[in-house]
Amino acid sequence: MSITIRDVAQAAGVSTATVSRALRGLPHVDPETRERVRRVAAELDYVVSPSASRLASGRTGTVAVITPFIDRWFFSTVLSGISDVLQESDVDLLVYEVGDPATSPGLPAERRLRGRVDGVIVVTLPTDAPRIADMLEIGLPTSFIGVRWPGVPSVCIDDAAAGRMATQHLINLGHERIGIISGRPQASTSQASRALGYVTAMKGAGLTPESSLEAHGYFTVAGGEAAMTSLLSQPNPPTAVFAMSDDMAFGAIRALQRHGIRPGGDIAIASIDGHELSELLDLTTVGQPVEQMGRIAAEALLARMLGQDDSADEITVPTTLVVRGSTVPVERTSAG
Amino acid sequence: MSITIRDVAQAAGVSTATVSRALRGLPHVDPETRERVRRVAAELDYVVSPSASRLASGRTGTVAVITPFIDRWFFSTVLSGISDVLQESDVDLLVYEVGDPATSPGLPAERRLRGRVDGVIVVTLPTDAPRIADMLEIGLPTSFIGVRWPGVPSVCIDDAAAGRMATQHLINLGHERIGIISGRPQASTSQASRALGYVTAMKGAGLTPESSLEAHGYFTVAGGEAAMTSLLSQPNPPTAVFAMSDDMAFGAIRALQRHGIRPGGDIAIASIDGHELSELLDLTTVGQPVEQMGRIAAEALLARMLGQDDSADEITVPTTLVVRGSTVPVERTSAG
DNA sequence: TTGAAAGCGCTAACAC
DNA sequence: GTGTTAGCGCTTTCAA
Repeated sequence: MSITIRDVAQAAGVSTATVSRALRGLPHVDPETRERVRRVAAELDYVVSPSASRLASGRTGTVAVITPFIDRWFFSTVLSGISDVLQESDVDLLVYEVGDPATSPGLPAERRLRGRVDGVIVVTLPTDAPRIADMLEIGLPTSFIGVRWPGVPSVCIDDAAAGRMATQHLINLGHERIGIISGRPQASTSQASRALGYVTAMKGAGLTPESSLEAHGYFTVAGGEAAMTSLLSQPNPPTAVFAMSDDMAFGAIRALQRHGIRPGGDIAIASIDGHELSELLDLTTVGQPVEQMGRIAAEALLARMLGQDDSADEITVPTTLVVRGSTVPVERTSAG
Repeated sequence: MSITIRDVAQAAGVSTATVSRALRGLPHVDPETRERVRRVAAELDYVVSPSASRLASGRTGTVAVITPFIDRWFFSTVLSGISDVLQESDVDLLVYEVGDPATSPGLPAERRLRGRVDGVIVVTLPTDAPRIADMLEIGLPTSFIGVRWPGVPSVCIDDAAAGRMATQHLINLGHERIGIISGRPQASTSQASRALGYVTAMKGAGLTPESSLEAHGYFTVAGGEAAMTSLLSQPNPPTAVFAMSDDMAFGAIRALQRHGIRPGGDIAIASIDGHELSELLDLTTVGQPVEQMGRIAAEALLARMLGQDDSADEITVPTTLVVRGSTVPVERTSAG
């Protein structure tokens, strides 16, 4: 039925080994021969059988990305960065969406990965020791985004610094009752670090991070809205809020709108992400270079796969505070 | 090094053929034998080699999704729906991000796909005849989202109806100068249909769709903002605008904000999508069931791959107008 | 119900 | 520089 390497070999008057070498650009092939083989292959519209090639070589030319979600800004943006880099190297991208680690049964992936890919990129699964250990046990080159793990290259932001930056910004504006919208009750490392940053900034300013000032937003818009609503319902609500993600901040803004409160003017909001739509909502946020993070992780993985690089670099990418209308000096508040 | 089917066969005291049959749940295997084989395989932690299995069987257990983007709401949401369905059937998901068809060189995929996947889902590439024809020439089961093609199953919304619905809503509110923010100068079928819906509604109301009322937003937030800005700069700007996508409507809202114009109160905006954040921005939009579309396309493809279904159904999923603050009756405008 | 054996199409030693 | 050949690990007739 379909053209095989033998057809090409025959038509070009050489052996299959030569065809293989010629087409893959390996050395020790006469330039003329190579050219002829290429021409013949093109004429016959020959395409190597990936299955056969994989079986014989043991390489798959494929990378798996394991991610909790595909359809959320952070994750789809990371994916896009990864995809770019892999495409440049002609490596296929296999996506495993494993769901919220807090609620989903577990990675379906570990056993699947064996023999299926040459490398793995894991995107921000909270440090869930047994699962990640399983994953690494397969012995595949691996690269993490958003989680640190000893011996594994990773790319993260400095979560503590980001949390501190956002909180400090609110403090600098004169706020003293600063609430925090965090993710889940049982925090991932990244979430814990952001919380730490908040606490550090508060204490550094002589402020007390009361537990009544914290609400959980589960990293969703709806969760953020609920969290803000709950903060507002308190006897003595905060005058400013640090949200751990833009999505939750969006929800918080929504809650404020519903209560007829102006973000910035009445209650200040700052968060972390640099979501595509944060500008639109005039949200002050600590931006992280998300697509970049995907690119870096993919590049690190490719280097490892080629054996060029065995270092397990823990890369930290920079974040930048982008000040917008959701944080306005307290002085101006009274005018509003 | 790693466990092969032979190790299992030996340990279970049967032939490799029996192991293969037993593990794949094929008939004609003694229940006891099957059980024993399963147990032994589990004990040895045996995993079939996908490459070998593919080479021998000719099946890959993999589906490719070809999409212009990963990191935009519509596409990531579709992907997520597809991923759900494939995962349930234990089929791998290969993602090819091919970029904006208007600017990218072309599908890098056609030749890649051969032998690599058992089926393909193509997401809204504009009807670009040669490319799609190439794609179909490979003879792989294929399923389209957002494009119709003779002989190929597809899932779409009724774009014309959606455009009409949004425009009619604006007309019903009393608007007469209704602008349109479309995508690109050279329209895809889907875009053309939305435009047609707009024109139909306008003419049906005895209104004239002037060309000065149209601006291109290229389906991006920034593009939408530029388009709205250009509409506003006209001597006689529209009092309402139909945007072909939520992202462009977001941009348009941004433009209004910058000009101190209140969306809804001063200039009404309606669009198509049902973006996750449209509620947040109080945007009236014709919602499409995007994740659902992905699910349906994936299910149709799987059915085809199993040969259960050879029909090339052209499925149309329903849309729903969601009215929000960005369209407020003209009567109330004067009060604002 | 089970086994033997012939490939699937390619790669990688090794020999020439 | 090129050819020969032995697998890679599985699936699938065909016989038994």
